[in-house]
Amino acid sequence: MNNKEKLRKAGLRPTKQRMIIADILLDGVNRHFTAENLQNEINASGNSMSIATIYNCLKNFRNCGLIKQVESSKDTAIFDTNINQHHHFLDEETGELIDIENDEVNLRKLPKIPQGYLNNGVEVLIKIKKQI
Amino acid sequence: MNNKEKLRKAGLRPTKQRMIIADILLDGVNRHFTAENLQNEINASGNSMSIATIYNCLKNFRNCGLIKQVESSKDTAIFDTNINQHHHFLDEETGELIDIENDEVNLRKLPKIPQGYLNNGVEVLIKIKKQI
DNA sequence: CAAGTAGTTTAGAACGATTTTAAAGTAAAA
DNA sequence: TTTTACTTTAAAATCGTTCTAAACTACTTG
Ligand SMILES: [Mn+2]
Ligand SMILES: [Mn+2]
Ligand SMILES: [Zn+2]
Ligand SMILES: [Zn+2]
Repeated sequence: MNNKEKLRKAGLRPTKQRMIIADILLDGVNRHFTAENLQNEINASGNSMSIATIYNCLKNFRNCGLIKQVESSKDTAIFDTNINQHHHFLDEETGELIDIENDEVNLRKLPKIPQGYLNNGVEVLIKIKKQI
Repeated sequence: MNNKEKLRKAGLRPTKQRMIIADILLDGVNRHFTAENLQNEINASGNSMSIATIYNCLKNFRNCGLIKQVESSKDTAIFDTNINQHHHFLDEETGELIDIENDEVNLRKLPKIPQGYLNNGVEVLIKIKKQI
């Protein structure tokens, strides 16, 4: 399926701007990035785009499930092109995230989900620190 | 150990402002809160404090290990008085966090820590959604 | 296709959380 | 007590993100 079809299937009009971003993000390579990172890639590709459009687009892509947003205590939002359920290593010093594929983690015991709620995904975060 | 001793042991001068905050946060009750939540509690206790001081203090407390900061994709920092290793349920709709004690989770299999790094803590996040 | 309309992009303003500034105040050391 | 280093503060600044409203574009309908 090409990017135009992916956007249509997600319910998004394939505008010029969304296609530029889809060409960068939906190439099958998993990456973690910020809005500013993406703007730099857009510029490097010979295009340019308003930062408002980039934020709009990231929010739309996220809401449609084309990308995910990572839980992070940094003050800049971090997005993830790996939309499969997976886990992360986090170097808290640098903020670097490394993917852990879902089958590399196995949970033996999980707590009971609170009354009235459904399990909507389990994420494991392994904080790591550079050896001295 | 009283709060003055806790601050001293953490390497922080027990100033009036730090004592007011310690009296609220270090009472043994586990809670998740923002800087604004804390300012409201300070006001409710009949005191008042500059928001800059509150942020300074939260950063100091966190750096000394008296409190923790939660990984969160919300745009407001969330702190946690539960400094034991533990896990969370997260209702993504409301942002509500619920503690999961460490012994309620058991990991059968963990990935190899990347070369040159040390494991610095494992956190499990269970996203939950209100049943319809 | 032509016209209509609903959705999108944009620059710039606005916003909200957090940090910085620099001056006044306080705790600990000498 | 005097000195020194650290802390608090109000206000300004910063920075990521969202809003505004006007121009633009994709899709629909005839
Ligand atoms: Mn955050
Ligand atoms: Mn922010
Ligand atoms: Zn990832
Ligand atoms: Zn907690």
